[in-house]
Amino acid sequence: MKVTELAKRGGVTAETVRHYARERLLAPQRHPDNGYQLFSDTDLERLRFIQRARKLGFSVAEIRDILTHADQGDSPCPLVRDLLASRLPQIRARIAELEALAERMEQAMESWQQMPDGSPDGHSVCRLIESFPDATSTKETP
Amino acid sequence: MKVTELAKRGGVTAETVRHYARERLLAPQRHPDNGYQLFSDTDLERLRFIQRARKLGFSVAEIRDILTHADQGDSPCPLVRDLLASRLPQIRARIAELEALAERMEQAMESWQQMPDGSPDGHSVCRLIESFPDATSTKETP
DNA sequence: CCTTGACCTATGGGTAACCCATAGGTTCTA
DNA sequence: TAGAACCTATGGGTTACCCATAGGTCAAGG
Repeated sequence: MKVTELAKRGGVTAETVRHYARERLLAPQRHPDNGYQLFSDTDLERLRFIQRARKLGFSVAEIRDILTHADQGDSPCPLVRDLLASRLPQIRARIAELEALAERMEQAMESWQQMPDGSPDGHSVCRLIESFPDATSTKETP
Repeated sequence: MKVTELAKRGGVTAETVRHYARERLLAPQRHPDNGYQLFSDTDLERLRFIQRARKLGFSVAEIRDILTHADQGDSPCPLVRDLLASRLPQIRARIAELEALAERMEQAMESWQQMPDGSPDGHSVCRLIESFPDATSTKETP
């Protein structure tokens, strides 16, 4: 099957399939005449595997490692366990970061309720924002 | 003052200062002889404003809009309120997404406790991952 | 005076996982 | 046989920076 058909069967876009092929998560054959990528049913299984792994938080690079292990006959399972165990606390930390951010946002909106919309002068851009504590602490990447 | 001094006073890296200048959040003068960027105390205030805004979850592009408004004498405050109000539910959604991810990860690790590390055969890459429900639902971007 | 180290500049590439546009070739269907 | 729907490779965009490079500038000490 060609790109679009695999994509439909796997429930992803054709671009995603091409992306995985470029990243060597999928290694389709090539039609000798026209260079089209030809995928097998095994590739469809592989794509579904990738989906599950993505849903568990694995990155594309990690999934490539997992698949490479498996393709060489090594069990990827210890790697999988390790990756998940080390990723989970990172996710928890990210959640805590975002919760702190949401907290700050809510506090801001609340305390802004009774503040007027000032006009900027030479020293102030927006008193709403300036009413907040300065940085020198945590970092954000929303 | 030059890049490094402003960076130190603002508690950011010199690269960050240059980044903000490139993105026109800061508009330093140029030394006519050597082309060095020269920042004033007002730029330092501006940098601190940027820090506060970042900490409230505003993107660099949004902060540029806010500052542009203020530079033109318009009050950026209504914009600021709107941005924050529309961003907050997105952050909440993101948190929910990550919590669902963490949940899946924990469920996986738990149910994997008593599973062995199988070797890959032609149909299975890693039964740990394959023991999980297939996608066709939410998306992740950890 | 000259060297050294700390600074400055602009440019371009990297990050993650795709999405989109382009230009041009191919296949299917009416 | 034309047009639709597909395919290819390439390159640029997303976010907020970080880093490397090559080359110019400056202050201080010997």
